[in-house]
Amino acid sequence: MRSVKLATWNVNSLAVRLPQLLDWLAAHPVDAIVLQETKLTDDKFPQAEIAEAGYQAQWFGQKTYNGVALLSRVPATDVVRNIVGFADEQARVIGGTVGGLRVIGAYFPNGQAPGTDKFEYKLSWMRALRDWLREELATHPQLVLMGDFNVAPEDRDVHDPLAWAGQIHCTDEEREHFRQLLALGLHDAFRLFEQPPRSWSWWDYRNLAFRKNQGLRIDHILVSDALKSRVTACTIDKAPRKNERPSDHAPVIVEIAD
DNA sequence: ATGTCACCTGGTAGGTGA
Repeated sequence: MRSVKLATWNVNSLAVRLPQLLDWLAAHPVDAIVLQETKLTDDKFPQAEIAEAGYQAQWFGQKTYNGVALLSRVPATDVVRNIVGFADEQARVIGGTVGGLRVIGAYFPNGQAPGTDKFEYKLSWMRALRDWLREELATHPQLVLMGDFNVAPEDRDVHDPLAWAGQIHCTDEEREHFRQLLALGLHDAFRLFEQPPRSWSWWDYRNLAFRKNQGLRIDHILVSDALKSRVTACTIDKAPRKNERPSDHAPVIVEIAD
């Protein structure tokens, strides 16, 4: 039985990280990967290098910040950019249908700190995402939502829950909005399996956080009800975080049986 | 330890965002 492998990776500048991405794809020839924080305008997207690596690409970027992409072995169809029905200046979502799966890649707003305008934008954005995904699920029951959610869903996703209590990524409001996504009929693929304790997907560049394994699990892969029973594995690949000049995020991979 | 990294503007540093 063949399986499909999908991945998500916040690369924190595709211009800087392109060689690492190509190395990673050579070692992990996934069927599709979504990228966040490409930080490239669309005219600068490295399509030729990615095509050379054997991937079709759809991309949606802007200057300096944000920017997302969907790379796949077979072309994505019915491609969508950003949340339908939500006016957004920022390039944060790209989705498409890949081999019968609806694949949505998302870069959730950081939110800066509770009480700020950016925090309110984050919550509004998450509400709009939920409302739009409800419609997407109705037409595409086999759906995967993955990306940098900028939310640590539970205390076990936080290296120091006491220090992070009420802080950005860990507030009750963000966690409630995350649960609202699950309530659509989505499942955190990572938690469908036994996992090593203290598993994170992001480590701050500061404070020697990676060496001390002080991180958060904020990059997620959610699978729909229709896919749940077919998921055979979900892992975080810490290896690229050990690279010279790494992204601060690690890729997350899911395997889905046919 | 607000200890790093990436990107911008407008310079040979400072501001913003993460």
